[in-house]
Amino acid sequence: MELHHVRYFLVLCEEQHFSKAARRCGISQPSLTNAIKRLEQSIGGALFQRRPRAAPTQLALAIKPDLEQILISTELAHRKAKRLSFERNLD
Amino acid sequence: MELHHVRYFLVLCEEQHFSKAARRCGISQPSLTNAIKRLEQSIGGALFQRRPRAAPTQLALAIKPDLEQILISTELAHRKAKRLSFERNLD
DNA sequence: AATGCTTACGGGTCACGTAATGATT
DNA sequence: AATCATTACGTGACCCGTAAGCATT
Repeated sequence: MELHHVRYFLVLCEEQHFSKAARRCGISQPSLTNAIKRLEQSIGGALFQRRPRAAPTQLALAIKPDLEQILISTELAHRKAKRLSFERNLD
Repeated sequence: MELHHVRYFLVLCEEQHFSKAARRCGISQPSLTNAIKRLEQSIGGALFQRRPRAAPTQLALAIKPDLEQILISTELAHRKAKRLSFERNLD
């Protein structure tokens, strides 16, 4: 499980549509399919139904809040690190 | 910034020694050097002094607690996901 | 036929190991 | 010389896009 997978997962949860989610992620639809497949393999279970919609499974809904929190924390930490780094480089 | 980088970073913070940290991470010393270099590039600043020891910089110490929390949260979420997936597969 | 997801394939990047080099003690 | 980190180089995995295939409506 890597962070870019988590990003794609959360967008797809919102869109419930591979094409639209891929567009929002800035990647192609097949790439998103592959990324989600890898995440599902890493976890060992399906995260989305495919038909008729890309609806999150119960498993996906259960872990979604945790992954949202992780992504937010990561973005904050990265931003903080870059800011501190920038400030230190002024000395 | 990806999660395996974060893992390596935290181990190196503890060991303050590339060889030992690499061994604990299960990778070679040159691979650890590369991984840390990438993380430093992603952030924009040095995370470790190299001589005489691989001592964490102030920047590294400042973000270490955040990254520890992220890693713990990630491991918990992944474990939870695998457990739920396993239980569902019994149905 | 149209829409939507998956599979197939080729190219670039990154992770990794081994070997060689550089720097410090 | 010994120790420790970096650089060089080759291999394999992964991410990505385009194109083709399959399924549902």
